[in-house]
Amino acid sequence: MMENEIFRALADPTRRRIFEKLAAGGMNASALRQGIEISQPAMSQHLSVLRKAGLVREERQGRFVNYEVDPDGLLLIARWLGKYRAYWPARIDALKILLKDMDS
Amino acid sequence: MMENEIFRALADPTRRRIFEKLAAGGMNASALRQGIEISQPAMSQHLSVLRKAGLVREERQGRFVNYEVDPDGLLLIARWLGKYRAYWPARIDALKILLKDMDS
DNA sequence: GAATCACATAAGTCAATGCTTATGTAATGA
DNA sequence: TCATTACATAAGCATTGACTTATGTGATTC
Repeated sequence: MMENEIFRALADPTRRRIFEKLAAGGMNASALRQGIEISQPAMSQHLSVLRKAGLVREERQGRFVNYEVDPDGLLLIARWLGKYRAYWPARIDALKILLKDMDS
Repeated sequence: MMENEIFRALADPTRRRIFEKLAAGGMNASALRQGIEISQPAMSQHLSVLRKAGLVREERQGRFVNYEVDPDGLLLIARWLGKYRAYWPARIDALKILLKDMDS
Protein backbone atom coordinates (compact mmCIF):
# COMPACT_ATOMS: atom_id res chain seq x y z
CA MET A 1 0.00 0.00 0.00
CA MET A 2 1.29 3.40 -0.95
CA GLU A 3 -0.35 5.06 2.07
CA ASN A 4 2.06 3.22 4.29
CA GLU A 5 5.14 4.36 2.38
CA ILE A 6 3.94 7.95 2.49
CA PHE A 7 3.43 8.13 6.23
CA ARG A 8 6.65 6.21 6.83
CA ALA A 9 8.52 8.65 4.64
CA LEU A 10 7.09 11.64 6.48
CA ALA A 11 7.75 10.15 9.89
CA ASP A 12 11.39 11.19 9.64
CA PRO A 13 12.05 14.87 10.45
CA THR A 14 15.02 15.08 8.13
CA ARG A 15 12.91 13.85 5.23
CA ARG A 16 10.18 16.35 6.03
CA ARG A 17 12.82 19.06 5.99
CA ILE A 18 14.09 17.89 2.61
CA PHE A 19 10.56 17.84 1.29
CA GLU A 20 9.89 21.30 2.63
CA LYS A 21 13.02 22.57 0.96
CA LEU A 22 11.99 21.04 -2.33
CA ALA A 23 8.60 22.67 -2.02
CA ALA A 24 10.36 26.03 -2.21
CA GLY A 25 11.70 25.01 -5.61
CA GLY A 26 13.14 21.96 -7.35
CA MET A 27 16.85 21.39 -7.09
CA ASN A 28 19.48 18.67 -7.31
CA ALA A 29 20.70 16.49 -4.49
CA SER A 30 23.88 18.50 -3.86
CA ALA A 31 22.02 21.77 -3.61
CA LEU A 32 19.58 20.13 -1.21
CA ARG A 33 22.42 19.31 1.14
CA GLN A 34 23.23 22.99 1.64
CA GLY A 35 22.03 24.09 5.04
CA ILE A 36 21.24 20.56 6.14
CA GLU A 37 24.02 18.73 7.93
CA ILE A 38 23.82 15.45 6.13
CA SER A 39 26.17 13.18 4.22
CA GLN A 40 25.80 12.55 0.52
CA PRO A 41 24.72 8.91 0.87
CA ALA A 42 22.22 9.78 3.59
CA MET A 43 20.66 12.41 1.34
CA SER A 44 20.52 9.95 -1.52
CA GLN A 45 18.80 7.38 0.67
CA HIS A 46 16.27 9.88 1.95
CA LEU A 47 15.46 10.99 -1.57
CA SER A 48 14.98 7.38 -2.56
CA VAL A 49 12.45 6.89 0.22
CA LEU A 50 10.60 10.08 -0.69
CA ARG A 51 10.56 9.09 -4.34
CA LYS A 52 9.22 5.59 -3.69
CA ALA A 53 6.51 7.14 -1.55
CA GLY A 54 5.42 9.35 -4.44
CA LEU A 55 6.24 12.53 -2.59
CA VAL A 56 9.11 13.51 -4.85
CA ARG A 57 10.04 12.88 -8.45
CA GLU A 58 13.35 13.09 -10.23
CA GLU A 59 14.58 14.17 -13.62
CA ARG A 60 18.07 13.46 -14.88
CA GLN A 61 19.87 16.47 -16.25
CA GLY A 62 23.31 15.45 -17.38
CA ARG A 63 25.16 14.30 -14.35
CA PHE A 64 22.77 16.10 -12.07
CA VAL A 65 19.44 14.77 -10.92
CA ASN A 66 16.84 17.41 -10.33
CA TYR A 67 14.28 16.66 -7.68
CA GLU A 68 10.89 18.25 -7.22
CA VAL A 69 7.69 17.77 -5.25
CA ASP A 70 5.38 15.16 -6.74
CA PRO A 71 1.75 16.24 -6.37
CA ASP A 72 0.62 12.61 -6.40
CA GLY A 73 1.90 12.06 -2.89
CA LEU A 74 0.14 15.13 -1.57
CA LEU A 75 -3.07 14.02 -3.21
CA LEU A 76 -2.91 10.71 -1.39
CA ILE A 77 -2.51 12.48 1.93
CA ALA A 78 -5.42 14.76 1.11
CA ARG A 79 -7.53 11.72 0.28
CA TRP A 80 -6.59 10.09 3.55
CA LEU A 81 -7.43 13.25 5.44
CA GLY A 82 -10.70 13.51 3.60
CA LYS A 83 -11.87 10.19 4.96
CA TYR A 84 -12.14 11.82 8.34
CA ARG A 85 -13.68 15.12 7.45
CA ALA A 86 -16.55 14.32 9.77
CA TYR A 87 -14.10 15.07 12.55
CA TRP A 88 -12.57 18.20 11.17
CA PRO A 89 -12.80 20.84 13.87
CA ALA A 90 -15.31 23.62 13.73
CA ARG A 91 -12.57 26.21 13.84
CA ILE A 92 -11.28 25.51 10.39
CA ASP A 93 -10.42 29.04 9.42
CA ALA A 94 -6.90 28.00 8.58
CA LEU A 95 -8.23 25.23 6.42
CA LYS A 96 -10.73 27.41 4.66
CA ILE A 97 -8.06 29.88 3.76
CA LEU A 98 -5.84 27.30 2.22
CA LEU A 99 -8.68 25.62 0.41
CA LYS A 100 -10.56 28.57 -0.96
CA ASP A 101 -8.79 28.45 -4.32
CA MET A 102 -9.93 24.93 -4.90
CA ASP A 103 -13.64 25.47 -4.99
CA SER A 104 -13.64 27.22 -8.32
CA MET B 1 7.26 19.39 17.85
CA MET B 2 3.84 17.86 17.63
CA GLU B 3 4.12 17.43 13.87
CA ASN B 4 6.73 14.79 14.42
CA GLU B 5 4.61 12.81 16.86
CA ILE B 6 1.69 12.87 14.47
CA PHE B 7 3.52 11.51 11.48
CA ARG B 8 5.32 8.99 13.64
CA ALA B 9 2.02 7.81 15.03
CA LEU B 10 0.51 7.43 11.58
CA ALA B 11 3.54 5.64 10.19
CA ASP B 12 2.36 2.41 11.79
CA PRO B 13 -0.36 0.56 9.85
CA THR B 14 -1.88 -0.92 12.99
CA ARG B 15 -2.28 2.53 14.51
CA ARG B 16 -3.88 3.84 11.33
CA ARG B 17 -6.29 0.94 11.50
CA ILE B 18 -7.13 1.74 15.11
CA PHE B 19 -7.64 5.37 14.22
CA GLU B 20 -9.85 4.43 11.31
CA LYS B 21 -11.93 2.24 13.56
CA LEU B 22 -12.32 5.04 16.08
CA ALA B 23 -13.40 7.35 13.29
CA ALA B 24 -16.41 5.11 12.81
CA GLY B 25 -17.39 5.82 16.42
CA GLY B 26 -15.78 6.16 19.82
CA MET B 27 -15.30 3.03 21.86
CA ASN B 28 -13.20 1.59 24.66
CA ALA B 29 -9.91 -0.24 24.30
CA SER B 30 -11.41 -3.70 24.57
CA ALA B 31 -14.00 -3.05 21.90
CA LEU B 32 -11.25 -1.70 19.69
CA ARG B 33 -9.43 -5.01 19.88
CA GLN B 34 -12.33 -6.85 18.26
CA GLY B 35 -11.41 -7.68 14.69
CA ILE B 36 -7.81 -6.66 15.15
CA GLU B 37 -5.42 -9.39 16.18
CA ILE B 38 -3.56 -7.57 18.87
CA SER B 39 -2.72 -8.09 22.53
CA GLN B 40 -4.13 -5.88 25.26
CA PRO B 41 -0.80 -4.21 26.13
CA ALA B 42 -0.03 -3.58 22.46
CA MET B 43 -3.38 -1.87 22.02
CA SER B 44 -2.79 0.19 25.13
CA GLN B 45 0.61 1.29 23.85
CA HIS B 46 -0.75 2.20 20.44
CA LEU B 47 -3.52 4.25 22.02
CA SER B 48 -0.94 6.04 24.15
CA VAL B 49 1.04 7.00 21.05
CA LEU B 50 -2.08 8.19 19.26
CA ARG B 51 -3.16 10.17 22.28
CA LYS B 52 0.20 11.88 22.73
CA ALA B 53 0.13 12.80 19.06
CA GLY B 54 -3.22 14.51 19.53
CA LEU B 55 -4.99 12.15 17.16
CA VAL B 56 -7.13 10.54 19.83
CA ARG B 57 -8.50 11.58 23.18
CA GLU B 58 -9.76 9.54 26.09
CA GLU B 59 -12.50 9.79 28.66
CA ARG B 60 -12.69 7.60 31.72
CA GLN B 61 -16.03 5.95 32.26
CA GLY B 62 -15.92 3.79 35.32
CA ARG B 63 -13.40 1.11 34.68
CA PHE B 64 -13.63 1.63 30.97
CA VAL B 65 -11.78 4.27 29.01
CA ASN B 66 -13.61 5.54 26.01
CA TYR B 67 -11.48 6.68 23.11
CA GLU B 68 -12.47 8.93 20.26
CA VAL B 69 -10.91 10.86 17.39
CA ASP B 70 -9.37 14.16 18.44
CA PRO B 71 -9.95 16.80 15.76
CA ASP B 72 -6.84 18.68 16.86
CA GLY B 73 -4.56 16.09 15.29
CA LEU B 74 -6.43 16.20 12.01
CA LEU B 75 -6.22 19.97 12.00
CA LEU B 76 -2.45 19.80 12.34
CA ILE B 77 -2.21 17.48 9.37
CA ALA B 78 -4.45 19.75 7.35
CA ARG B 79 -2.23 22.68 8.23
CA TRP B 80 0.85 20.77 7.19
CA LEU B 81 -0.80 19.80 3.93
CA GLY B 82 -1.86 23.37 3.38
CA LYS B 83 1.71 24.56 3.36
CA TYR B 84 2.13 22.79 0.06
CA ARG B 85 -1.08 23.68 -1.66
CA ALA B 86 0.95 25.25 -4.46
CA TYR B 87 1.71 21.68 -5.48
CA TRP B 88 -1.75 20.23 -5.16
CA PRO B 89 -2.53 18.51 -8.43
CA ALA B 90 -4.86 19.99 -10.98
CA ARG B 91 -7.09 16.93 -10.86
CA ILE B 92 -8.38 17.53 -7.38
CA ASP B 93 -11.92 16.39 -7.93
CA ALA B 94 -11.68 14.07 -4.99
CA LEU B 95 -10.46 16.88 -2.85
CA LYS B 96 -13.10 19.28 -3.97
CA ILE B 97 -15.80 16.82 -3.12
CA LEU B 98 -14.59 16.30 0.38
CA LEU B 99 -13.97 19.95 0.99
CA LYS B 100 -17.10 21.46 -0.44
CA ASP B 101 -18.88 21.48 2.91
CA MET B 102 -16.22 23.62 4.43
CA ASP B 103 -16.56 26.69 2.30
CA SER B 104 -19.84 27.74 3.82
C1' DG C 1 -13.31 -7.39 51.25
C1' DA C 2 -11.97 -10.63 47.89
C1' DA C 3 -12.20 -11.71 43.26
C1' DT C 4 -12.58 -9.91 38.79
C1' DC C 5 -12.45 -6.77 35.11
C1' DA C 6 -10.43 -2.92 32.14
C1' DC C 7 -6.52 -0.90 31.35
C1' DA C 8 -1.59 0.88 32.10
C1' DT C 9 3.21 0.15 32.81
C1' DA C 10 7.76 -2.36 33.09
C1' DA C 11 11.26 -4.96 31.09
C1' DG C 12 13.11 -7.75 27.67
C1' DT C 13 13.49 -9.32 22.66
C1' DC C 14 13.87 -8.95 17.77
C1' DA C 15 13.33 -6.60 13.47
C1' DA C 16 13.41 -2.29 11.14
C1' DT C 17 15.64 2.11 10.38
C1' DG C 18 19.00 5.77 9.73
C1' DC C 19 23.51 6.50 9.82
C1' DT C 20 28.41 5.51 8.56
C1' DT C 21 32.46 4.23 5.28
C1' DA C 22 33.55 2.21 1.08
C1' DT C 23 32.79 1.40 -3.56
C1' DG C 24 30.19 1.54 -8.04
C1' DT C 25 28.43 4.11 -12.15
C1' DA C 26 27.32 7.46 -15.45
C1' DA C 27 28.29 12.01 -17.28
C1' DT C 28 31.53 15.88 -18.03
C1' DG C 29 36.00 18.03 -18.84
C1' DA C 30 41.01 18.54 -19.37
C1' DT D 1 41.81 8.74 -21.95
C1' DC D 2 42.10 9.87 -17.52
C1' DA D 3 40.50 12.58 -13.78
C1' DT D 4 36.65 14.60 -11.68
C1' DT D 5 31.98 15.39 -10.56
C1' DA D 6 27.20 13.95 -9.08
C1' DC D 7 24.90 10.54 -7.43
C1' DA D 8 23.58 5.53 -6.16
C1' DT D 9 24.37 1.29 -3.84
C1' DA D 10 26.48 -2.06 -0.47
C1' DA D 11 27.58 -3.49 3.98
C1' DG D 12 28.09 -2.80 8.78
C1' DC D 13 26.62 -0.67 13.12
C1' DA D 14 23.92 1.61 16.69
C1' DT D 15 19.39 3.14 17.84
C1' DT D 16 14.50 2.95 17.69
C1' DG D 17 10.22 0.72 17.70
C1' DA D 18 6.62 -2.77 18.08
C1' DC D 19 5.92 -6.72 20.19
C1' DT D 20 6.02 -10.09 24.11
C1' DT D 21 5.24 -11.69 29.16
C1' DA D 22 4.85 -10.23 33.52
C1' DT D 23 2.90 -7.13 37.03
C1' DG D 24 0.54 -2.87 38.80
C1' DT D 25 -3.71 0.00 39.58
C1' DG D 26 -8.22 1.58 39.97
C1' DA D 27 -13.10 0.48 39.49
C1' DT D 28 -16.90 -2.96 39.84
C1' DT D 29 -19.24 -7.08 41.52
C1' DC D 30 -20.29 -10.85 44.45
